[in-house]
Amino acid sequence: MRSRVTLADVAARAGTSKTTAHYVLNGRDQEMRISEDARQRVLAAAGELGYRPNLMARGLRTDVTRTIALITDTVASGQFAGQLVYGSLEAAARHGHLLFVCETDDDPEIETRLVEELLDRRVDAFLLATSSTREVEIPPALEKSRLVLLNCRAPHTGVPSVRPDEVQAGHDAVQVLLDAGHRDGIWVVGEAGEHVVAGRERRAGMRRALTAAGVELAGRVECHWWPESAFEAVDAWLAAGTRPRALVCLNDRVAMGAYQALARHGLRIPDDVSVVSFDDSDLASWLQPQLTSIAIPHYELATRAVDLLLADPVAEFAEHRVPMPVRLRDSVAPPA
Amino acid sequence: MRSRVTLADVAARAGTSKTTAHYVLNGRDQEMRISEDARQRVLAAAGELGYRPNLMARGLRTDVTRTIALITDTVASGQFAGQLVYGSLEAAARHGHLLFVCETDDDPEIETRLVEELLDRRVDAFLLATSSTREVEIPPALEKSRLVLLNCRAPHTGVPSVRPDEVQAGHDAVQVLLDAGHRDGIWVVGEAGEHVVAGRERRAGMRRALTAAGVELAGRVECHWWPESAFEAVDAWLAAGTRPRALVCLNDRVAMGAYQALARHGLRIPDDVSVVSFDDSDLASWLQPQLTSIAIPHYELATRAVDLLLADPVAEFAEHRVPMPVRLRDSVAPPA
DNA sequence: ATGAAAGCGCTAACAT
DNA sequence: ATGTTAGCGCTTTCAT
Repeated sequence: MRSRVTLADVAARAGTSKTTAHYVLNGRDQEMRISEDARQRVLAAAGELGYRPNLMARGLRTDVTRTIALITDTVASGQFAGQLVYGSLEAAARHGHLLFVCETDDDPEIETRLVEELLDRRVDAFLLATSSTREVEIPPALEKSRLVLLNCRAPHTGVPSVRPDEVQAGHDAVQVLLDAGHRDGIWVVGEAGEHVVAGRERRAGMRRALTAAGVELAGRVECHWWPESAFEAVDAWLAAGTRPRALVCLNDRVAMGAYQALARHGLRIPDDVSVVSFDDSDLASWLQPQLTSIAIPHYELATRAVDLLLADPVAEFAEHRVPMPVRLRDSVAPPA
Repeated sequence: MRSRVTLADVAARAGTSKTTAHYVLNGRDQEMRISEDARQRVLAAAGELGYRPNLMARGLRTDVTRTIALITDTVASGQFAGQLVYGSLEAAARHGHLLFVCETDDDPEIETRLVEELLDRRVDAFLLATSSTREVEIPPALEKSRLVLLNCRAPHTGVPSVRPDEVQAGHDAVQVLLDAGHRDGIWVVGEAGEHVVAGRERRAGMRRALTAAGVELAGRVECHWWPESAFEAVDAWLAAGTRPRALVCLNDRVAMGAYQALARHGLRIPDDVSVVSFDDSDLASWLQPQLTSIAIPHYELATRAVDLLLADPVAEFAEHRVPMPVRLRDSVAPPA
């Protein structure tokens, strides 16, 4: 049994031509003025035989496969894979498409090979996603394909992109502290490197909020985006005698390290020190007290990107910014 | 430009028939005794034109697409998505296949619809994965497809499965404590429900190790598999005066809750209480002290499953058990 | 209102 | 050793 029921089988059973069967099964019977009688017979035949069109054959004729590809650098292996893939999945399904997932390991050669394989299979459209916000080159082979960028952008190419609104997020993080009454002793904890776009944008937003309120940042604690690094940095800094009133941690893992250091020095959250953070990963609600964090809306980002990708007609160029929701929890209190 | 360079173009440029071009491009020139001259011309033509076969057309003829599907219940949205998808990706690429990722949300109707869509596109083989170990029904439509089960099994169906060796893991967790010299005050923290297969198997393994050493479990603390639940349970239990020497937590999140409760009662890890756990999630190395945990080898599970799926000839039936590696860290010490 | 036939790009059985 | 030809299952133009 090489193949299942074909259109020819349905037509034969209905006593019509393939053409007639085709039109009714593709909802073009009105347009083609197929008789009600023929319509019924085709529908019945298709139902009885359990007819399903062979999408390879259709694709060969029409060059549409109703498949899209999510090409990521190192996203799929990272901690946020879940929501990103899940969002793409949900949106793709909503549009009647299936999703190929690929990972390039950040290797242009692998990327090229993958794109070729995808194109060989006539994938309809592509999502290019990066784990950290940055600028990317569009693989030449994709130049004439439908394409949306996720978390990255390709300047001057006219390729639409979807990114979290990190600037607003930075603003909101500081605003949470301001709203609680903090004006002094607000420190930033995290990586200063200007090459980390998300960090840079968050800091820009923070500055805006601070300036608007006429408040000065007390300073910055340098560390990498991991609990251990954050613990060591904050620990050493507290040991040196600094007494902060509020910490803006550049992500939840940094916040976790800060929690550990604060605890070690007998400082209580939020009574002695308030903490806000970014990511709203699972960690945020696992920490004690639960951490107020600005969420990265992975699911939203992905669905927006796919909706854009599959929009009809093709969505016009834009750099979309998805808001990052503030998740208020228990790590912020008014200054003592 | 509907289509790219076709085999006919290559043949024309090489001055041969499509057949000849086909044979050399598919490495069957020896077998077909194509002349060296023709071979060279075809290869040159293909190279110059940048020929790539249209896999839709090939698939229509041969019914092979070099694609596989990973169908998960709620895995893709869960925290372990990354390594599972990544492993499948890596292995699929190694076999020259592309990967469709799907999620059923544990809804049989969605599953049926998804399987149909996949079959419509002539996917070569299927991976059925569940987030928690359990028994599953094989969707009827998949009965005659290549299929491997990941983390689940379908008794009496002859469908191969790949699962973590939870029993051995349970044994190993206890053995870590035994090796450190613990014989008294060993408690298990987690969910007792016999319906959680992983928990049941882990406990069976633990019993085996205990029995072999002639050691008795001190008891069990009941809680759900989350930090907050674990914190509350352990906290209440410590408040009641119990003083454990070692804790076997049924996963890292439970361990995190236990850490918090232990800290609250002034009990130090590992000096006062040793802790071992399961999962080896990121958390394990973020906690202080770093947590000794038995890893769930998601990446390994996925690659094994795909290798089995794409084995040639078809792999024979077996219930494969992948070892769960012990990650020794700093949360275990000899009893004081 | 319905059907015959061509053709998408490839593979393979069958000539020569 | 190479070419001719007939499909795979579908869509669509063109006849009737």
